[in-house]
Formats: sequence, C-alpha cells, structure tokens
Amino acid sequence: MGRKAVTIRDVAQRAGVGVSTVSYVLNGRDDHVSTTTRELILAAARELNYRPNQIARSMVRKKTATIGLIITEVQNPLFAPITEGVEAVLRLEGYHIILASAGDPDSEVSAVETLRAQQVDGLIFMSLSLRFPTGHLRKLHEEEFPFVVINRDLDDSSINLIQFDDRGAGRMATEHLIALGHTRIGTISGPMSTDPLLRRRSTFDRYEGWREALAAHHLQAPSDLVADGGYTYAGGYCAVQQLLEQSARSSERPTALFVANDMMAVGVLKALYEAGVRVPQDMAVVAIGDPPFAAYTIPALTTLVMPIVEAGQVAARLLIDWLSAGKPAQAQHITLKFALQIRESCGAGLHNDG
Amino acid sequence: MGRKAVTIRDVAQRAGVGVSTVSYVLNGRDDHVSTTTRELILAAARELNYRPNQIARSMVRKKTATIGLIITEVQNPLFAPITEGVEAVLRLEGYHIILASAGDPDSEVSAVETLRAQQVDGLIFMSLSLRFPTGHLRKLHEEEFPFVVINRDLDDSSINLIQFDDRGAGRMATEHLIALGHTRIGTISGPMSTDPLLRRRSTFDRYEGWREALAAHHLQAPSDLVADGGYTYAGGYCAVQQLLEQSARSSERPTALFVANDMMAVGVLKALYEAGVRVPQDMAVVAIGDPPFAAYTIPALTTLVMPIVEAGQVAARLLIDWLSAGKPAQAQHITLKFALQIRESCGAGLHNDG
DNA sequence: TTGAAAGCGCTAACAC
DNA sequence: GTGTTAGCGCTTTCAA
Repeated sequence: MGRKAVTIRDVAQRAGVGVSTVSYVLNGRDDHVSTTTRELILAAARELNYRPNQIARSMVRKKTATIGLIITEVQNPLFAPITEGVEAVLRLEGYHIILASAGDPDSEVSAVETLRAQQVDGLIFMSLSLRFPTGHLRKLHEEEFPFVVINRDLDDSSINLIQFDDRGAGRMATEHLIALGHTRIGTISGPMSTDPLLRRRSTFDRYEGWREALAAHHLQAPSDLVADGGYTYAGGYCAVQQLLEQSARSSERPTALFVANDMMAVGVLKALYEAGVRVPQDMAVVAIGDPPFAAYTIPALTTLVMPIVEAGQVAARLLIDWLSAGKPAQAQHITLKFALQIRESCGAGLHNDG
Repeated sequence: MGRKAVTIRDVAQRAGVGVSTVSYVLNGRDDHVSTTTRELILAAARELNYRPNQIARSMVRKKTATIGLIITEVQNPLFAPITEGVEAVLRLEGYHIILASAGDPDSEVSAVETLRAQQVDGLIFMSLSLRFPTGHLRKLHEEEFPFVVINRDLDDSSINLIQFDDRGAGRMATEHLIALGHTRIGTISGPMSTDPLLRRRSTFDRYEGWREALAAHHLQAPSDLVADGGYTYAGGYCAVQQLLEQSARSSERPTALFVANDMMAVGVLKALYEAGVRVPQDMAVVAIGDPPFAAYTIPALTTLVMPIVEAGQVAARLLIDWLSAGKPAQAQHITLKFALQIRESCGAGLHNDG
C-alpha cells in the first residue's frame, strides 16, 4: 500500500460533505445530489488520488465481483484458451478471476473451500474430464452456490455443464476418412486406463465415435487397429510403432489413422516418417484438436477443431446469468461441436495417391 | 453464498465463549487458551460448518494474501509455464492469484488500478517484453508498492526484474553451430519492427548474440543471412523461403540456421522440408525455447531451453520476500540462463553428413 | 438534498 | 484464561 491509504472520509472532509454523499456520487447513484456538490466531491477524490477499497465494499455488499477458476493443471494445453474465453467475458462484466490449481480430488475440495472463504461469487471448474468424485459439487449445488463445470463426467443433470461432442468428433473424423475411400482405418486412442481416476469420458467417446462410423459403413474394427497413445507426444509415437507391428503380423496395414488428440498426432507423424510411411500417400491421418502449429507439421494436420475458447466463454456467460438473476435458473448441459479443418494429412483421397 | 453465512459470533455463542477466544483458537495463537475451551470451540466450528470470512479478515489486517498477476496475453506460450511457476510457490506460502490480462499500455494501467482497488498485496507483471511505457511502474515504485516484473525492457535498476539471458542464448546457439564446423550461419530473427511498441529487447539481444559469436570467430554476418520471422510459425516459414532465395542469389547458401524462437523453428523445418533441404545434413537448425513437442518435430529440435517456469518461481519468491520483510529490500535484476538441449536438428557436425 | 449512525465479520487492545 | 469493545472502509437506512 502507499504511505497511508486515503479513505472515503478523507474525501468527504476535503469536499466538506458527509461520507454518504461521497458514496452516492462515487457509485453513480447521485440523481439527488446537486451538481455543485458532485463537482466538489469528484475534484476532491481526484486531488487525493482516491481509490475505493473494494474489500470494504465487498464486505458490506456481500458480493466480491470475483469468480474462482479451478483448473486441474496449468500446463494442460486446454487451460490457456479456456482462461482466455472466461477472462474475456468476465472482464466485460466487471468480474475478476481468482485462479486455483487442483490436480487431485483432495486439493480440489480444499480449493473450493479456500475460494469460498475468499467470498468468490461463483466458481468455474475446468478439468481434464477426469473422473473426480462429485460429492463436493453436489454439496455446492444443494447450497445453491453458483458454479459451472467444463469437460467433466457428470450424470447429474441439475448441474451446469459444458461438454465437447467427443463422440461426434470421432465419428466425423472417421467419416472423413471413409469418404476418402479408406476401409482399413486404425485409431490411436487416449489412455484406456482401468484406474477410475484416469478414465476420461472423452477417451471412450472418441473411440466410440470411431467404432460407430465404421459400423455404419459395415467396416471392421478389429483390435489390431487400435493402440493406446495415452494422449501424449511420446505415447502417440510409440503407439504407431506398435500398430504397424501389430497389423504387419495379423494382416494388412491400415491406410488411415484417426488420432484422438493433437499431441499424439505430432508423435504419430514422426514415427510414421521414421518408419518410411508417407503421409498422406501411404497413410492418411486425421486428429482432434487444433493447436496453433497444426498448419506447420509435416504434413499439415487435418483436424477436428475443438471449440476451447468458446467453452470458456459459454461457461462464463452461464455463470454471469446465474449471478445476475440471483437464482439458480434451469441447469444446462451444453455440448459444443467440433469442426473439420482440412489440411494436408489426409490427401485428396485413397486412389489419388496424394 | 449458502442460506445464511455462519459467523464467528455464532461459533462463540455455540461454544459459550467470547468471539476473541474463537479468533485466537482459529488463528492458532491459542497458547493461553485452555485445552477444554479449545476443543469446545473447534467442535462448535465443525458442527456449524464454519468458514471464516477472509474478506473481513483482510479488512482489519490490511493484507489480503493475494497477489495480482498481470499478463499481456493469455494465448502467449510463455504464460502457462510462468503462471505454473508463480502459482506453485505462491500457493505454498498461502497466497492467492488474481489474474488480469492487459494487452496494451492503457489497459495495463487500468489493470493495476483495479488490482490495487482489490487490495492485492503485490503485483507480478509478466509481459512479452514489449516496450510499454514504464511511468506507472515508476509510480508504484515511488509508493513502495511491492511488485516484480518479468521479461521487460527496463533501465531502472531500482525495480525488481527477472530477465532471460537472450544475448547469451544467441551466442551459445551460434557457438554450438560453429563448434560443429559451420562457417556460413544464418539467422531467423524475431520482429525487427521500428514501431516502438513492437520492439522487443529479446529480439535484438538474440540477434546480437548471433553476431557476437560470429565476430568472435572472425566469421561474416552479411545481411543476406538474416531474415525476419516475426516470432510466428508463418513468419518462420516465409523467412526461410526468403533466406534461401537471398543466399542463392548472392553467394552460397548457409549450412546452418539460428532460429530465434521455437514457433518459427516449426515453420522453418516445414519450409526446409518442402524446399528439399535436408535437416541436419544440408542445414543444421538450432532454436530458442523448448516447447513440449521439441523432441517430436522432424527432425527433433536442438534448442536452448528457456527457464520459464523458473522465471515464475523466482518472481514469486522475490515478491514473497519483499512482502514478508515488509520493506522494499534492495531491488534485484536477475538474469536467467538458457541451457543447450541437443537433439537431432544439428546433426553430428558439418563434415559427418548427419 | 444532505449527514449521522448502524453495521458487514473479523482482529487485537485492553480489561477482568 | 477469557470476554468486551473499538475499529478496518464502506454502503445504506433514516432523520434532518
């Protein structure tokens, strides 16, 4: 703080008026204040370089105009764009963001406590869609505390939830490959872990989308066409090697690959390159996600772009609506669609040789 | 908030004691409180599900235990790791982070105002090293308000500043190339804009590092060996095309390239690939930065890894020290060194052909 | 049209 | 050991 904080009383004194009048003027509710008085007060405030103490205001108003953003890990690529979306709409509405990271269920619970102790007006949960326990969410809901959650497994329809249409994305990606003439289409999936804490709905939905599209066209989905890439660069790299080996052994190699996220796709491209498999001529690749470098991989990645920023915006909007209505409104489950962005990695079709 | 917030008075009443005793116990300063009373109070608090109102506490303590993090843009790749570093040490010390984004000088000034109105205890400025006006920083400094700035042009030695050793990085990268036997070494630089708002010290320092290393070995640094890649994927891609053209015209092509950041390097690799220039056989490439995908580009990128997380940690530590000392201490200018991470893109030396 | 005064929930002197 | 009380800086009745 500066030498000595200047308070509303200092301003009142300087302007020669009462504190309440200063308060009225500073809050714009000064219809009943004479122009002279107003000018006097404004001038005094300016001269003293007065900065209203929001903490004191929050204390009496019982509103802080801040919301808590709880994220599972700062490093996750989804975090920055989500925050960007959230920040943009919240700032417009005069809200602030308090950040809290919580990588495991316990610290999530404690983050909620801390944030509520800070008197945040609402909460946004941005997760990796891990299967965290939802007990504390349900408790929040019962207390009618405003919050919305992004990208998490939740079967409770009374809770505000923003999701991504992962199954649709898997289907669209695969359909694209099929339309290009491919019939042997493999997939590099996310972590198919049996550990309940690591299971993500998105992993299985994307995988199911692949199966559905295949089934709709009476195509096979044998297990030698799927490999677990764990959603990481390294995992994608290894999964391809595994897949090439598997398929070489059992039958013929796939001509196309649906890769369930963009990080794995980078690893996939490298493994394919090193194995001498040309993309897209020998192998078409379509991925999910749309990292800024998608157009600059070799070859440029065809992807289903994930509406991440939008997810943040929608979440923030939902929360703001709740907050300004002052009541919980009808809970919404919003599912955001992906969009196909065609680049180089699928080529012009199977029989055009690139 | 819940139905009705439970206050310290409720707890006191329930435990049949005075509020100050409750306060003492809850704050751990209860050496002089009898065990029975303590138990009583703790039990009452638990039963009532009491959650201390930090806002009220902040109000009387005149400390909020939150710091403001001002960033130029959420999308910037440096943002997430910096935040990660800051968050990690701040959380350990019981501090919270309020986020504010400010892409231009004006909104930075207003972000500072807003955050101070929120009574943050300190501020961390994380910028792209743009040449923002520093008037408001100087004002903060005069008021002895605690803050530290990361990665910004500042000649004021009385302000806490974390910088990266960009010149050293440029030099080390180039030295590495020279040690490998290269004598014609080009560079893809950041934006060499004349617009004062876009000029970044890092751009020129990295460039200077390149020149210095060259000069130290009596090598030429002709202008046809440098191209402006604007620090973007697309810019790197185009810059290489330009460079190849330039050098083809004037003399012989460089055998190595120092690329001033990792985003450009991705574009560079692609342009080189498309031009049929093999990396590292025909062209060695070393970049600055160390994105998670560095090991999975084709070929894997040799880089000078930027200590980004560390920058956040150091900044947070500096601020905490100031805060806990309660006085401004001697301002520090800390310069963080880069480290060479050798991968594939420089090969084994010029005359080994890869 | 304005000002005095009562809190918001908490901490910390200061009594007892 | 423990309770009473005076604020922290602000908003908001309520009375003038």
